[in-house]
This record gives sequence, C-alpha cells and structure tokens, in this order.
Amino acid sequence: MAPRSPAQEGAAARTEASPARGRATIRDVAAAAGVSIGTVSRALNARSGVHAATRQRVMDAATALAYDPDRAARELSNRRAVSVGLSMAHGYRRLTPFFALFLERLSAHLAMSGLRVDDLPTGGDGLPVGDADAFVLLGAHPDDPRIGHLLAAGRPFVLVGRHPGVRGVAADDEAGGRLAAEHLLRLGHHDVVLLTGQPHAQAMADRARGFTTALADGGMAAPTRLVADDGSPLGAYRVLRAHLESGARPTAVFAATDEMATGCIAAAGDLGLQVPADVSVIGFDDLPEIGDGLTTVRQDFEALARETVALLHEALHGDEPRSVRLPVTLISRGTTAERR
Amino acid sequence: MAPRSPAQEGAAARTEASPARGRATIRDVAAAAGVSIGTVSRALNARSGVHAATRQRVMDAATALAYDPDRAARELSNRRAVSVGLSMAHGYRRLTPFFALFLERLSAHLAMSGLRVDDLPTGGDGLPVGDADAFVLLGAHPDDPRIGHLLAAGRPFVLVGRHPGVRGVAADDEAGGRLAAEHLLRLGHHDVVLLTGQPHAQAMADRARGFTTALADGGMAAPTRLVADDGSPLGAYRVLRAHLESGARPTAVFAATDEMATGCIAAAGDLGLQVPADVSVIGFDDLPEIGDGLTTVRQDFEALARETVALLHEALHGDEPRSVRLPVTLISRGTTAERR
DNA sequence: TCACGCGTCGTAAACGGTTACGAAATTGAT
DNA sequence: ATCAATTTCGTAACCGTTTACGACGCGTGA
Repeated sequence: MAPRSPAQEGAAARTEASPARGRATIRDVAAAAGVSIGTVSRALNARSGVHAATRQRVMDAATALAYDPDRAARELSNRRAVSVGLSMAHGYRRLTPFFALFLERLSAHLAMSGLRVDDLPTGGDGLPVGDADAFVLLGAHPDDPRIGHLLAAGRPFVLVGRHPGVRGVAADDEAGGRLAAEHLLRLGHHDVVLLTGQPHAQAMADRARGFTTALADGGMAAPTRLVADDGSPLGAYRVLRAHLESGARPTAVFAATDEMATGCIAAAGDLGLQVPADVSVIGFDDLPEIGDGLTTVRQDFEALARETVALLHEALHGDEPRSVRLPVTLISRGTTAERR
Repeated sequence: MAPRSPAQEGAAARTEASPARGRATIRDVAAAAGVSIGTVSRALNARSGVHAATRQRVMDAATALAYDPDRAARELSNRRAVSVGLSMAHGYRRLTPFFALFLERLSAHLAMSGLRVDDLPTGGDGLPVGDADAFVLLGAHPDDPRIGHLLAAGRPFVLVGRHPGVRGVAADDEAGGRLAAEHLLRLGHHDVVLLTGQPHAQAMADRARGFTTALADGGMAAPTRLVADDGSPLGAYRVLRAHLESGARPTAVFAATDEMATGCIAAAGDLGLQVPADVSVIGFDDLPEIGDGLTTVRQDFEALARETVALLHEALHGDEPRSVRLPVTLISRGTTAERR
C-alpha cells in the first residue's frame, strides 16, 4: 500500500488540486484534502464516523474544486435513483406563473442536492403515479384526494402549501395579509375591497383572514369581499369591473395574487380610474414579470425551494413531519398611494 | 434513504440465466446467450465485429429476459448522458397552456426513448445554457437570438415552430387558418374578425395568412384584424370588447388561440351577446381544459411530441435538418352556428 | 505445411461513486 | 504504562455498462 507520501508531488503533477481535465471527481477532492475517497464520501454525505475537523477540510476542498458529484455514478452505486415526482392539481394545465417560478427555483435546488426530477408535473386530476421515491404536491386544496392517498400509501411527500399534520412549506400568508392591511391603514384608506381566488384554497383563506383581522384591529369596517374563482387576470378584471360599474368607488383593493392585481389595474384603467391616484392596488407574490411597479407582498421563492428540498430529504429519511412557514415582506412600489 | 437489500440468497445460484432478483443485467443476457458480456454489448449496440447468428442469439436472449439497460451505468461508462435541455422564451414564466400540455407529452416520449431531461425550461431571455447534448426550443420568434446562437455553436437542437433552414416541427398553421375560414364560409358568415397574438410570431402569422387567403378565395371581404400582443385571455377580452363597444357587430370571430377564444366568449357575454346565436367563436389548439364545447382547430399534441423526439435523435445523429409540418383538423362544437 | 490476416469473441480495465471491513490512532481506565 | 474500547480513516470490492486489447480459429496464398 501507498501511505500518503509527500513525495508524490515531486514525481507527477497529476495529483494536483485541480483536476487534470473535466470535472473534479471525488478522488481530486480526496487528494486536495489529504484524505481518502471513502472519507470524502462520508464527509459529504453527512455520514457519521468522520472527525469534524476532517469534515471541514473536505468541505473546503470540495467547494474550492467546485466538486459536483456525478449523478450517474451515484445512482449506479446506490442501485436506485432517488427521484422526486412533481404533482400538480391539474397537471401542467393550471400552471400559474407562481408555480412556474417556483418550479424553476426548485429544479435548481433539486439538482444541487443530487435528487432527480423524475416526472414533470403530471397526473391530471388523478393521483400521483410513477415510481418516484418522493413527491412534491403543488396546488393542493384541503380536501385534495392526493393527500390522503399519499398518506395512506405511506409515500414520502412534501406539500407546497399548508395542511394540518402534513409536512409542508408555505409563505406566512396570514402575516402577508396583515402586512397589506397595515400598509393600507397607514395610507389612510377606509373603503377597501378584498379580492381572492378560490376561497377554499388554504392560501387564499389565510391571506384573507390576515387582511380582515388586521383591518378590524385598525378600527376599520370589513372590506367588501370579491372572488374570482379561477384566480386569473381575466377573472379578476371582470369581477372588479362589475363591482366598479355598479357604482362602488373603493379607495383601495387588495388582490390576493399578483396575477389578479394585473386584472384589477386593467379594470380600473378601462373605467377611467387612475392607479394609484384614484384607487390603490396591492398584490401578493412579487412575481418578477409582473412586479413592474406593483406594490405587493413578496414571497421568498428561493427559500421556498430550499425548504422544499430540505423537507424532501427529511421525508426520505423518515423524520417526523414538520411544517415550515416562511416570512414575507411588503414591497411598496408605485400602485399604492395615500388616500386623498 | 433506505437502500433495498439486494438479493442475498443462495450463493451458487447467481450465474443462472434468469436474474436472481430485480432487473436482468448484461451478464444475465450473456449467460443466457452463451457469450460474454462484451459480445452482448456489441450486439445490442449494433457495433461491428459480431457474427450475425451470434447477434441474433443475443437479441433473443435479451428480449426473453426483458433486458433493459441501466441508464446510470451506461451514462457512467459513456461519460456523458444524452440529455436534452428545454429552453423557453421567457423561462417558465410565459408558460402557456399550450406549451404546458406539449411538455407533458414530450416528457413522456423523452423518457421512453432513453433521453433524459436535464434542465427544466430556463434561461429567461438568455441563451440556452447547461451542458445538455441537445436542445428543444420553445416559443422562439423568427429573430430569436437563441437560434443563431445554437446554429453558430453547432449544437443540435430542434425548434418547436417553423423557421427556414432549421430543424423544427410545427402544426400546419396555415392549413388550420384555412380550415377555420372554410368552416365560417360554410356557415354563411360574412362579417368576421381575426384576432391574433403577437403578430410577428410565425404561428400567428401563418394562421392569419391561411385564414385571410381562404376567406378571399371564398369571395369574402378581408376580416377586420385585431391583435392582443400578450395573447392572454384578458388581452383578448379587452381588445374584442373595445371593438364591440365601438359599435361593430361581427357575426364571427376567429381567435388564433383557444386561450384568446375564452376571452372572446367572455367579452361577448358581458356585452349581452349570445355565443353562438349572436356571434360565432372559433379557436385554435384544442386544449383539453378549455375545449369545453369550443369549436376549434385541433393540433395533434401526441404527434408533436413524437416528432420532436424523432428530430432530436436525428439532430444528435448529425442528420440533415428536416422540418415537419403536422396536419390539423377542425373540431366543430358548440360555439359556431349558421349566421342568421 | 506454414505463416499470415481477418473476423469473432473473451477479458479486464475503466467510468465515479458508496460502503463493508479492518487497520490505525486515539481515548480512558486501571 | 498497558490494554481494551472507541473513533477515525484507508482499502478494496462492488454497482452495470462500454471498449481497448489480445487470443483464438479459420481460411487463404505461398
């Protein structure tokens, strides 16, 4: 055997820290850290039996070399790919900009953590299928059959949303609703409309609740409540336009979604109302392609994706279900103004 | 993660023809065919240097054992996964229902053919990135920089759409436009509006051209042309509503997209017009979630996906670029009627 | 008959990881 | 200081495939 001899550097330069060609392999990292490949594997995979200091050295070497484990090799060795299946309420078809953006971030995080996306969102109204090792559920309602199905089958999954007793991650929708209300209160508004999508969706309910309770706490009358069941810009447009045409002149509207906010702005504009001069509009999500000057409650998509894969790992590991609520912030831009 | 314990039964039984447990490997096939694994690999991969009779025996053994090569092992050995990158014009964000449905079908076909989806749609306005071996371009406009970029870089790709000189697949949009026009002609309409999305998109242009030329051929006046640049239901709604409010009373409207057709129907309805009694509406695409009674021009999504992967294989193989045009059919449902 | 070439095929070494096993080093108790 | 118990780590064997290389058998030309 060849004990790690300092003499090797003299002979051949091929054991250098930087890989001769192509991507760094586990062996490059081992050489750089001065340990064996076994140790590197253990350190990187958070296995026990490796000294903290050694682990740190390995980590440093790995990041220095931009080490990125080869998925094929890992799968081959593990005799099975850990794959995650994405399941959306109505397949790809109801893919809202929100989920689209989330998916984009998610796939990046998934790739980094060695997980592999097996199926693109699918399943239609049906149950999640396929032999994925874990699932991510998107757009599930409280009575979504997929939840019970997965629970009963004992398959690991994480819900993007909130549901009692199931592992899930979601923004703090209620706090977001409160933020919106407080913002409006601060600006002196008093006649306000609250527009949500399907009211039995948990997120919608939470945002609405936060909004109305904060309004009440501020001593304001209850907002008039409008709903556009499909949550689309067009739905929002029609429902708000109808309300406006009936003579109502709210000073502000809180749309539970950026998408719906765009519909609101269009409706107001078509009726000759200026935003924010005549009516303030505030949205929710902070979608990049929409947030062009829109005051909104921002969700942290990066965190959402990050926590989703963290929970995924926990689910795969059989940990106790945990539910994480992400903080949310208000971004004040150009669509809200003081009531005059 | 809990690795499944591999078969650890009888020691001696491992050289049998039928795999002890789990999937058959190349060694099982070799044993069954009475040759070595090297020969099996060569035979199955159509490499030269294997006798025809031997090849046949190997093939038979392989099918008998339902041999399915392990992707991870193959990728590891080849040092490269054949991966395809999906690139969409604006990342996921402009993911229309059309592309969503297409992607759903595409991923199924891709999986069947051993290709692997490397990246979910990404890139924003940027160029396709990543080390994918081939790309699928979605939503590209004639002047899309991605096309030139990929062409210059000599990377294999297929365009979902039509562009002179590049390998691509698309529905026969022009024929679809003609079909729509002929349908309207047959029903006796004469005052017709044509509503498209971004007019410089190839598909929009083709549909419009087919429609107007067929109308002209039928001896009808040119349609009044409306455009909703974002192609959204709301955009369609507003533009058609404005037109209707200006006093126009077309007897029929051809929306270049099912999505836009929904906006048209809503606009007509909000103005007290019955569909199809007062105005006929005809769409394009035949999206399942929309085609609820909508007369439309149907695209064959299955064929679209199938041809895409076929072209992908050709691209990978370095074949001459080929462009396929898929036939299209008119589905007459409840939103068109005879002009009265 | 011998050498040579060619077409077939088997052997073994990769590919880049994981992990069982045991050796070495460290610790603690006596 | 000695020895056992316990960490920590290195070695090597796998996972299933591809492919370079060499061995072998068989015709052919001399």
